[in-house]
Amino acid sequence: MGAVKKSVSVKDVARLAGVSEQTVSRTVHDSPSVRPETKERVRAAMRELGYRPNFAGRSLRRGKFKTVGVAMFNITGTGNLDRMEGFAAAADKHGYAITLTKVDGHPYTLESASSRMSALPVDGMVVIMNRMPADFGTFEPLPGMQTVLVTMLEHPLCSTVDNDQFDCSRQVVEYLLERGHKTVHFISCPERSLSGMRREEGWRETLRAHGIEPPRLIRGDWTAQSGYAAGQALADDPTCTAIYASNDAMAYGCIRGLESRGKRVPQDVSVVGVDDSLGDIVPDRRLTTVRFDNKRVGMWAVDKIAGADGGASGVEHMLIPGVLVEGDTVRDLR
Amino acid sequence: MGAVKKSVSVKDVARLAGVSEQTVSRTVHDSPSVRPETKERVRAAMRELGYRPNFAGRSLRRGKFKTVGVAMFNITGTGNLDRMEGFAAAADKHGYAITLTKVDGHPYTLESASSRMSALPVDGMVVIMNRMPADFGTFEPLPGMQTVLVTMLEHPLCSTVDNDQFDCSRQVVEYLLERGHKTVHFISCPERSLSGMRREEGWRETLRAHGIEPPRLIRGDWTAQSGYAAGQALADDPTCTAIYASNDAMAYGCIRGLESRGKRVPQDVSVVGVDDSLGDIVPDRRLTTVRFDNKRVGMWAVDKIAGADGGASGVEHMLIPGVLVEGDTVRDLR
DNA sequence: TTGCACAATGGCAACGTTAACATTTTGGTG
DNA sequence: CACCAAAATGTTAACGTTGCCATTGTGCAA
Repeated sequence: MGAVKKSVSVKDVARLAGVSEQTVSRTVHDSPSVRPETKERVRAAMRELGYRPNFAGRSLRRGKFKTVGVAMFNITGTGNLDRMEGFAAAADKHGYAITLTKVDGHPYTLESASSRMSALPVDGMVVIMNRMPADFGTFEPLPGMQTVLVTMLEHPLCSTVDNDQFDCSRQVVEYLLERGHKTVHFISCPERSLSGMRREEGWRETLRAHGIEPPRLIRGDWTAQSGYAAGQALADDPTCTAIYASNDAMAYGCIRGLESRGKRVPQDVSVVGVDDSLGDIVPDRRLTTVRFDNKRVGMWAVDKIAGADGGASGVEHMLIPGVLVEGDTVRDLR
Repeated sequence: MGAVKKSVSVKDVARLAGVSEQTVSRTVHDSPSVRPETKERVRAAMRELGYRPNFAGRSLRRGKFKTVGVAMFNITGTGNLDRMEGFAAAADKHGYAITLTKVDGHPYTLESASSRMSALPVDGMVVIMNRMPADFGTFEPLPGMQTVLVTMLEHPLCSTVDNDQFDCSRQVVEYLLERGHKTVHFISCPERSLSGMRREEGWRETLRAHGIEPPRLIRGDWTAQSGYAAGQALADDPTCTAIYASNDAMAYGCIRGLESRGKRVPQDVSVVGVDDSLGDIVPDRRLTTVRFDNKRVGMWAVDKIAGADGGASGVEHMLIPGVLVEGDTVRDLR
C-alpha cells in the first residue's frame, strides 16, 4: 500500500507525540524528569508506530556495544554447551548479549581469533582454547578489547579461566589411595589435548608426592573403544586394583573390557572417570567420576568482561575445581 | 603515558595519510578508483594507528547488521551443539555473525523471544522451540525481522525447519517390518516434548499403514534408567521381538534391561534407538539408530535469513530426514 | 593550444541516538 | 504579584561511516 517505511526513529515518535526527540529518549530510559502524562503520550506513540531503539545509533553514541564475543575453534566439544549456558547466564545478568564466532583453525592462533572478532560489535572477547595456539606466548590482545582465554595456562596479558584439571587428578588419586589402593593406573588421551595432558601431570605428580612411582600409562583416544582395549590389557596385571580414566567414555569402556576378561568392577578392580557425562546413558551402574562446573567457567569469563564495564580490571587467572562424585565403581580396600 | 585515545576512526587515518576520509573508506573497501600508491599509503596509516572499522557507524550507515540472532529457551539440549555448528557455518559463509540469547521460559512464548531480540543488533532471528509456546498460533514476527522457527510445526508467518521426526519413525518401523518382525514396540518420552510426540505419531501411523494395531507403548523419560525398566517389562512379552526407543540412552538402557532378564540382543529381541549419541560411549556394540543432521538444520535456518539479505523471501517449511545407521542390535528374521 | 573524457580525490550530508547545555514552564514564597 | 528555584522540555552537536555529487588532475585527440 503505502511507501515502505525504512525504520521508526525517535524523530518519528517525537513528531507524533508532539514532543522533542530528547523527551522521547528520556522516556525510553524512564528518566524521572519527564511528566508521567507526557511519558504516557510518548509511549502511546511508540506503540502506535512500533518503535524499537536502533542498536547501531545507540552504540555509536555510547561507544559501547554491551556484547561479548565468543570465539571457538571447535563448536562441538565436551562441556561447550554448559559453558555457553554460563556465557548466556552471565551476559543476561549484566544486560549483555553474546556473539558467537567459529574461527577457522588454520592456523590455530589467537591472532586469527582476535582479528576475526575485531570487526564485530563486541566490547570484549572470550576464546575457547582446545589446543596450544602457535602464538600463545607472543599474542597481544587488541587495544581496548578485554580478552579472556578459556584455558588452564596462564597468560601475561589475558585473564584465563578453566577447570582445574591438575586438582581433578589429585582428588581422584588421593581418593583411591586413601581407600587402600597401592597405586593408580591411568588411561590417558591424545597428547595434543591441553586439558588431558594436565590431568596426566596431576596423576603423575600426585602419585610421586605420595612416594609412588607412576606405572606405565595407557594412551587412549577419548573413545570407549580405546578404554575397552585398555581394560582388557590391564585385566591381566595383578598389581592393578585401581584405574583412572581421562574421561567417562573410556572409563566405561574400560569397565566393559575388564568384565570381558572376567574381572568384576568394583570387586576386583576400581574404576574412576572424569566428566560425569554418563548419568542418563548408562543404566546399571553409577560411575565414580569428577563433575566439572563448566557453566561456572563460562560465567566467570563473561563476568570478567561485562562486570568490569568501564573500569579496566586487571589480569586474573582462575581455576575452578571439580567435584568428585561417588558412584559404585570403587572398592574400599581398608 | 599520553591521553587515552578513544578509538581510531577514518578521520585519524585520513589525517595521517594526508587524504580525505572518503579515500580511506574507499581503500577499506578496495575500490578500484584509488591509485595503488595512495592505497598503500592509506594502508600504512591504518596499520600504524591500528585502525579497525567501527561496526556501529557502519551499521548505522548501512541499516544492516549482518548478524542473525538465535533465541534459545534451553541452551542445554541434545543436538544444540550441532545446530550451533550449523548456525556458525552458515553465518560464516555469508559473512554474518551469530548473536546468542537465552530467553527466560516464563512465560514460554515466541513473543518474549521476539521482544528480547528486538533491542539487539540483528537482521533476523532464529528461535529454537522445544515445547509448544503459548502464543504459537497468534504470534507475528517483528516487522522487518525475518523469523525462522526450529520446530517441525508449520507456522503461517515464519519459516520453519527441523528434523523429520515422523519420517524417522517411519524408517525405523519399516526397517524392522521388512526384516520380518510382526510388530514394533515403542518406548516413548515425556508428553511435553514436541519432537518426541511426533516420533510417537510416526510409529503409530506407520504400523497402522501396514495394517498392524500398535501395541501399548511404554512411556519413558529420556534416561537409560527408564529404558532399563522398559526392557525388563518387555522381556516377559513373547510377542515382543523388536523395540524402538525414542532415544539412544533409553535404547541402551533397554538392552541392558533385557539382558538382565536373560534376553539376548539381537538374537532374541532387536532394539533401535534415535540420536546416534552413543558411538564413542558404548564400547561393545554398535546400536542401530537414526542419525539426524542438526548441523544442516542450523545451516538452513541461517541461510534462510542471511541468504535472502535484502530480498524478502517467502515463508518456507523444511523437514530434514535422518539417516538410519545400521548397527548390530537388529536381527533379520527372514 | 584548446577541449574533452576519464581517472582520482574531496566535501557534505545523513543514518539514530543521547550528553550537555539552553530554555521554558511550574509551583511556591515573600 | 513579582521573584526564584526546581521541574520539564527543547536545541545542538557529535559518535564513525559512506553514498552522492562536486572538484581537481591527467592524458590524448583535434
